[in-house]
Amino acid sequence: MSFSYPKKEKLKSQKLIEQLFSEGKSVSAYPLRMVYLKTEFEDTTVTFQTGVSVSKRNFKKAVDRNRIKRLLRESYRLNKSAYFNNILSSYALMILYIGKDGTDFDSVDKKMKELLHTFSKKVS
RNA sequence: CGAGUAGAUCGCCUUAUCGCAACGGCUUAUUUGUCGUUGAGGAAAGUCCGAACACCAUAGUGCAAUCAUAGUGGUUAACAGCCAUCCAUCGAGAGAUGAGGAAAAGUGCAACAGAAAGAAUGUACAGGUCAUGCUGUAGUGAAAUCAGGUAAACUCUAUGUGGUGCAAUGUCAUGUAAACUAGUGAUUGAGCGUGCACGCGCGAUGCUAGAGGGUAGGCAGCUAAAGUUUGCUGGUAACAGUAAACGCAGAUAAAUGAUAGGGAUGCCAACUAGAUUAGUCUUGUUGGUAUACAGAAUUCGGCUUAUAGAUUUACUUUCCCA
RNA sequence: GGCCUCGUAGUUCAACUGGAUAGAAUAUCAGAUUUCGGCUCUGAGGGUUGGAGGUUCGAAUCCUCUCGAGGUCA
Repeated sequence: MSFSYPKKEKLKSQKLIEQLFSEGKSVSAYPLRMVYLKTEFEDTTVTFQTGVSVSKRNFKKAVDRNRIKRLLRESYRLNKSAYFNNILSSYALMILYIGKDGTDFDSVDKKMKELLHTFSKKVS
């Protein structure tokens, strides 16, 4: 599994996202929180579809939101292969940033590892 | 030198590794792999004006309900923008600001104070008259008789204005309920076509309301445009004309990023060298610190607001020196 | 992305068509009443009318810019 994070691994279907939030379970490592749901994709080569989200309420400026979403995507991209190789079934994931203050890459990276670790333990 | 005024430009650079999006080529055979090119702004922001474009009848007539603009002239596709200029106010000045038409068409408004507030009158003193608020001053007030003030009060004048907005609109796919309840209606026409009336068109498996059911995916619209840069010509200028070169983002839970190093610039501190009577200024080294505001969403022209800091042009002015 | 609506004491609302100390209820504080507390009665404080400019003699009210909150559209 490479460090790539192409378009087909992004969670885009509005229907699936609604289903995810209504039926999914969650794990959290403050200020991060992940909602996950076991599901099947039409494209069988894909095992995970992941989206990221930052509340407009906590971050009013588009620049700040974009910045945090980029950090989340980057840390997910770098860390996913270390934790997901043992997971066989496919999941839809949504990673949320709950905090209200800005952050940097190091702390996000640290929390992301924590989050993915607890997730992989819980699922397997 | 200091203080200040009005503009213009820029607004971090670079290397390595790991990635993202679009397009094109090759490969495979419809899914990959690989190579190449390109990939945020001066405000992309606010959505305050003006357009393009699309649909609503090929958008017609009247009302002007509603609304916008407002010295004069020019500029533009258009504008409430821009340029020039007059006037008024502010500033010592360079300059700044101005919704700056009409109060001699009409209506309204003016608290408190004051005799009196647009209608009639009147206090004190002085002057004047045959006589009288007839005249001046005082007093109240923002305003006291002046063709008064107020039009960002109604209004009048001139000019302009149909509405809705790319979640427009077209098309493909998927799916459901032409079901249920209440009201209303049948050619003597309910209602619809996004202000009202007329007109025109549509119109019965209708229309209005209630409570519900289903889809919220793809493609086109979508980026070459009143284009950008430079030069020349005309014009005080905004701007116009012309020549050459360039080919410049298209995402959609929404690309343009992350990490590590090197450098640049500003500020602070220390040291060093130099200039000067001095305040202070300059050169170099080292360390620390900072590098703003902010992220395209149909596209343009403006306006407004946010913005660390740097560069630069023209000008004003105090003191001193020549 | 587009289009609308609303901002007044801590809270819920008033303030007529521009006129002067922006008012009421509730909450808060103090006093009275009570053995103490509640209820009740009396009094007090609390607002640069979201912010900044302009028009006017005078602005919560009219105009412009700005900040914040909410709604709606396929």
